[in-house]
Amino acid sequence: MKISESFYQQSNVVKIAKELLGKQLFTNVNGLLTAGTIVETEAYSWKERGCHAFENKKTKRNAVMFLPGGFSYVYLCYGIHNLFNVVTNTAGVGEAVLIRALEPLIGIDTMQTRMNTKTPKRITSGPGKLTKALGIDRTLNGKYLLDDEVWLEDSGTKVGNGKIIASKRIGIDYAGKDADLLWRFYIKGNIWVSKT
DNA sequence: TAGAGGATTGAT
DNA sequence: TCAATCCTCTAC
Repeated sequence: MKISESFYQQSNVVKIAKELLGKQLFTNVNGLLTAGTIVETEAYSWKERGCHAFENKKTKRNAVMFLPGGFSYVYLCYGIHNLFNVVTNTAGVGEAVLIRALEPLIGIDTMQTRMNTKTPKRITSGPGKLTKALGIDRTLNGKYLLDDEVWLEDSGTKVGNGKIIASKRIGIDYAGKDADLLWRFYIKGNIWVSKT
């Protein structure tokens, strides 16, 4: 069952990041269906420096972060990697959750082909890798997550609080003290979590 | 309009 | 430890 708009439009982005663990991310790109269970996320809010929408500053790149919750935000990082985010909160508030790692579920053959590898090992264990495996690029920026190109589903199984680890976010040292926020969440012991 | 730098990755 | 690689933002 697809996750409803009301889930994405909650005002607490950190809570949403935590609750997205165990949910499933689907894409249907070029007629190929792929999906994976979310095992690692990070929260980003306009209130802190790590966020592209810091101080609610709107630019051409981050414009979709100011749409109401329930849209995708895909951007290019380091000139090489597409990173996939879920926009949250209400219109005009720049908040989003970065999906950092998945456990492959559907279309593993397709993912292996896209990653040019013969084994499913670690094909989705990192934010730049899972987008490639699922065929996500910037043409999927600003898509409505209740449509049929990219969407999230609730599997019904809940990840217990005792299985969720909170830690510092990765790669935002430039954010000063905001880099110390424990806004990265992952499932304890899961082998698909990105290594750092 | 030029220049700097980034929510990463994989190879050395 | 470092290069790949290009878009975005800022400053001039």
